[in-house]
Amino acid sequence: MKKRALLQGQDLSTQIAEAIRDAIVAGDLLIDARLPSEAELADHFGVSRPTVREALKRLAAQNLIRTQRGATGGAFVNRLSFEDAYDQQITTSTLLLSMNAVDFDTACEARYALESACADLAATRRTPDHLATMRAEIHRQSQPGLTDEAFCASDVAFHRALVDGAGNPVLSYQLAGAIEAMQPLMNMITFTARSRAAIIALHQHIADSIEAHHGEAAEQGLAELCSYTQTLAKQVLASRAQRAKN
Amino acid sequence: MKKRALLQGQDLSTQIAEAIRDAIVAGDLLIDARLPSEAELADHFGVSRPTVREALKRLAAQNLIRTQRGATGGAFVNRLSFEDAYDQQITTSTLLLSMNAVDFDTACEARYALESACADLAATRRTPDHLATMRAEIHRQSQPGLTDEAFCASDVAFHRALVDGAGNPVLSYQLAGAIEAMQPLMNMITFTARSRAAIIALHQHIADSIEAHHGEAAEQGLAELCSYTQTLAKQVLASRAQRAKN
DNA sequence: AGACGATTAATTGTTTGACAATTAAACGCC
DNA sequence: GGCGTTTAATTGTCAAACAATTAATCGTCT
Repeated sequence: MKKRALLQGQDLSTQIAEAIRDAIVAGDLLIDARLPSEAELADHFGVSRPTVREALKRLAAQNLIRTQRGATGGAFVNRLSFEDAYDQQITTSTLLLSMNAVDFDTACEARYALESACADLAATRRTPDHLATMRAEIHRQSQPGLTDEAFCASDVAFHRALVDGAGNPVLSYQLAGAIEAMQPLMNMITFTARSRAAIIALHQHIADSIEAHHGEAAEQGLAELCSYTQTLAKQVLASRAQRAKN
Repeated sequence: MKKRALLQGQDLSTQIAEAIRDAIVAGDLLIDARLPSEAELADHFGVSRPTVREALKRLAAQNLIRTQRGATGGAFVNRLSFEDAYDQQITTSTLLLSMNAVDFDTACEARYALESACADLAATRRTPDHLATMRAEIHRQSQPGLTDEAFCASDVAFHRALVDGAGNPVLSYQLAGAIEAMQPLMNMITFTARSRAAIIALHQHIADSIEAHHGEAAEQGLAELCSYTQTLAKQVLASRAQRAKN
């Protein structure tokens, strides 16, 4: 039972998790490399197996490792896929917004600022696939009888297609959080037939601009969409305040 | 020992962690609310305490809960702070880039595209504080004898000041990952005296533009910085390939 | 009555030891 | 050589305990 110096004053499981994470980040443990068994790790760090397990669960929660049972099982360093990172980012962003009372204007401004950054690239690189997705979502949005939630979900899909059109996975990853995290806030807005029509028209304009490789026109459409959305939110808030007074 | 239906086929600790996380996200557990004790949770879910602990460690790894020892201790729902989210995003982004062989151009393009999105807002809203930070970092960058790592670190600080100047915490959060995650890639570049001078001149130009409330000029400076950085990286790669041949 | 110290109870942190479930490899048999 | 069986390694889970920490409670003294 080798004792290992793990200086800090936190939980043992935290310290061990950090030690292993550092080893991964530093490249001492390559992707798909197998970690020592729980018993060996316990030995190595001079702690019991449950403590090691708690550390491994921490890492698993961050998608840094995966575990497998059986004879050749164990914990393996996980390749952090863009998919996994998307999901993490979305849940983190959603919680962040809901827990910190970020006001609608701020979130909205951030989202459209980021999207504008993609518009130019998307106008250059978009494939027919991206355009088709955008058109399909626009079509879905004009269906009558769509719930507000479904309308928002389609809105998210439209904007993700726009972002993906930039053909830069790093951008897609970064913006996934910003766009999806907005949805709960957007869901609070009641979309009247008239406001839906206005939004759809702007979507149409943006899609047309992207198709025509006009980045600036797309950016302008996004800016209008941003301010219109903010106006809508203000109306909702105002009418809600009105109702509260009565 | 009440048995609870936790249908899925994963680890018990995973299922329990998800159940609790869902309760938090759904708002059944408010911020700073205390979870039942480990013993009670074990009872409630019909599992042993170590299993519950593994679940709690998973949540702790995501900063969703914090734990406290002692008589009034327990697990409490954590307010996910922007600080915590920054850190998570940075480590995730860094790993994502290092594990997925994202090429320098892609990361660079994403970073500067996102920063450009902030330039306009920063030009409007920057405070003297932000400007002072930018100037200070420019000054640091012109110190002779600075290591490449220190130069890059200062570069990151400069750009974070620019982003923070937009005065939108959501933007700052989203971009923290993009900017900081680039640093390991940037660190691989050797900055000659001449290339440093060129970068500093561009930084100067950007800072001047931000100070003068000229968003477009700042954006242009960023674009130049982007392409210059990409050129530098290409040179480094080429000379490395050259050396490998000999 | 009020202040202060010791006790107590609740809770998380950690250990030990065991058993179940799973999986691949080794073995033996045909 | 091919195929089932055994075996060994490993993670998943449980049970029961003890240590460490912390706040409340109680008792005593002034």
